[in-house]
Amino acid sequence: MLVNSIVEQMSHPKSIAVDEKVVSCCGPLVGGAMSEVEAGDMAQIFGALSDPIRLRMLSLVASQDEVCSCSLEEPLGKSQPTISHHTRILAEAGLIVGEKRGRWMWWHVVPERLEDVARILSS
Amino acid sequence: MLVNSIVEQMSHPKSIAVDEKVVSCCGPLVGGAMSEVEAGDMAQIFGALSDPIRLRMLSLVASQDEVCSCSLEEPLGKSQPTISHHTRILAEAGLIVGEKRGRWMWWHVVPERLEDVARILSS
DNA sequence: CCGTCACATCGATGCTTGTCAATAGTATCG
DNA sequence: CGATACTATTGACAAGCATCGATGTGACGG
Repeated sequence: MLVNSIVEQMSHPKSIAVDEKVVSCCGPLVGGAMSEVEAGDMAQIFGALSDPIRLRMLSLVASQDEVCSCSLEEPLGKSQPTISHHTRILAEAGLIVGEKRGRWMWWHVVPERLEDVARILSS
Repeated sequence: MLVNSIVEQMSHPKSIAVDEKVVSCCGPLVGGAMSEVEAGDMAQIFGALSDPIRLRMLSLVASQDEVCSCSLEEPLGKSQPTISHHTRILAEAGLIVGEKRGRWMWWHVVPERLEDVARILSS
């Protein structure tokens, strides 16, 4: 390892062997270089998860399997437009889906979507 | 289901039974209401993953198990300060760690951290 | 048909963030 | 020691985002 360290200091590592692509088990993350469109799509999903309010919102919806928008304002302490804004972002990321029944909007999680994201991260 | 729908429209659902907490398998996400500090911590990690550049950066690092900072500028098409900025954010989220050897900074991923995040999402 | 209720949309505002040029810090080499 | 190379930090700027009041849009209910 000492020799290894010395060698690494000697040769300048500007290039990355992208085509090497070892037969690593799975997951687009470690499967070689990620395309820009893939990265953009994933970034949108992770962006939806990158807000504390939305995470608690998702947790609330997941804990009940169907939750009305009006039921979210009080526990999250946010105004109605803000709740609507966040549900929209989670829905656009495919993490929740909404169904309008009467005057109420009912939200429930999409477990398959969560599994997809989890599978991306687990190598 | 029709009756169910009607009933749901009759009773106004303002309150959520947070204490119900079914013995759902695992993961803080579905395990009842999430605390604000938990949500904040997770949001930081997901925030680190919410940028296309950082995702591709993480992919590059994961594909080699050790990558120099200087090797990231060219494939990502970003300036050196920007690369340094993004590596810092990934490192603060615990997703990568850096080791300085000589003049070069060597980064490698933290697989356990990725597994932790994956476990949060998989119910 | 009109008032009410739940939700969406719009506009404005303050804060965060991605980006890079310039600069500082530090290790290596001659 | 002086020059060079890699990285981190700072400062500045533009773009994006979270938030909420005000307003619009449907759906009930009397």
